[in-house]
Amino acid sequence: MPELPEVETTRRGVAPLVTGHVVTEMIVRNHRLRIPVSKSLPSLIIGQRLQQVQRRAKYLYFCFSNGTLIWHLGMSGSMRVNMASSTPAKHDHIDLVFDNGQCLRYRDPRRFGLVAWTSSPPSAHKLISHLGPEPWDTLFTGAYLHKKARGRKIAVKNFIMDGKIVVGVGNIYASESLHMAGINPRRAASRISLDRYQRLCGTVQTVLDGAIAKGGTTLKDFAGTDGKPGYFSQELLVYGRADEPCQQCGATIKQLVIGQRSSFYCPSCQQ
DNA sequence: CCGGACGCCTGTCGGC
DNA sequence: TGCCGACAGGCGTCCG
Repeated sequence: MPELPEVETTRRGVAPLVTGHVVTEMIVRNHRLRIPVSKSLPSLIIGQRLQQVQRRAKYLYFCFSNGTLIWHLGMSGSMRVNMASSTPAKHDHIDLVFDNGQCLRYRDPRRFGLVAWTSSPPSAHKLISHLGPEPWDTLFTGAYLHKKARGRKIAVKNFIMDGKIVVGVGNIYASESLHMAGINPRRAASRISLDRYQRLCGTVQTVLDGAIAKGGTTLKDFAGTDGKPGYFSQELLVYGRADEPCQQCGATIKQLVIGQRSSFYCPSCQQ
């Protein structure tokens, strides 16, 4: 489910309901996520006051005075906040209950998500330390992309989905930002000019900003913490639109597989 | 170092 | 209707 805009939508939904409150209970119904949930996690967190909910890449940080809970939603994870009473559904693996009666509930059918604890700065954690800049970081420029792409034969779509290059660009928004920048997704990363990388930088930001403003993209079942879908789905220009006319030029949008992932582009305006 | 394939899981959808 | 393969928003690892 979640790329950066969906994770940010989740953060914005969760944060105001639980920030500043003390964890009174932590229930782990299924420990078997991508990384097994540590059995000692509840004892570290219960009694601690949640200071902030932050985001880095597609990770959420739940910041306590004694450490940070690093939480990734994987492919199918989502969070809802409700008053602690409703009976958990099938894939509701974790509850965090707070002293204001709110229950943060994590659902993840495919269990590609993970929860990890660190008492060091999270940026030093193994999951985080190798990650590239955020898309809005001043480091993330056309010149930066151009330099990183030197000598690389990888398709540009895979290149911008590589978290070591820039974080947060997943399969949907990679197709979208390349379309908006007029770049063919299969083009070798090293064969794209500085000019076009500058343009791509901007479209990555524009697409992600737009998606965050709409509460993310719902393809099948993503919902914000209020249960409402993300409305950016309606604004997708190429993703999921194979055989439809391109809204820019009228040519037929094509679907192909790049790096084992579905990709969508307009063969006429993306060269 | 690089690029590509694969695996982790479950659910859903389309074709036969 | 039922079965079976393909595919789905991520990402770490392994192999050539």
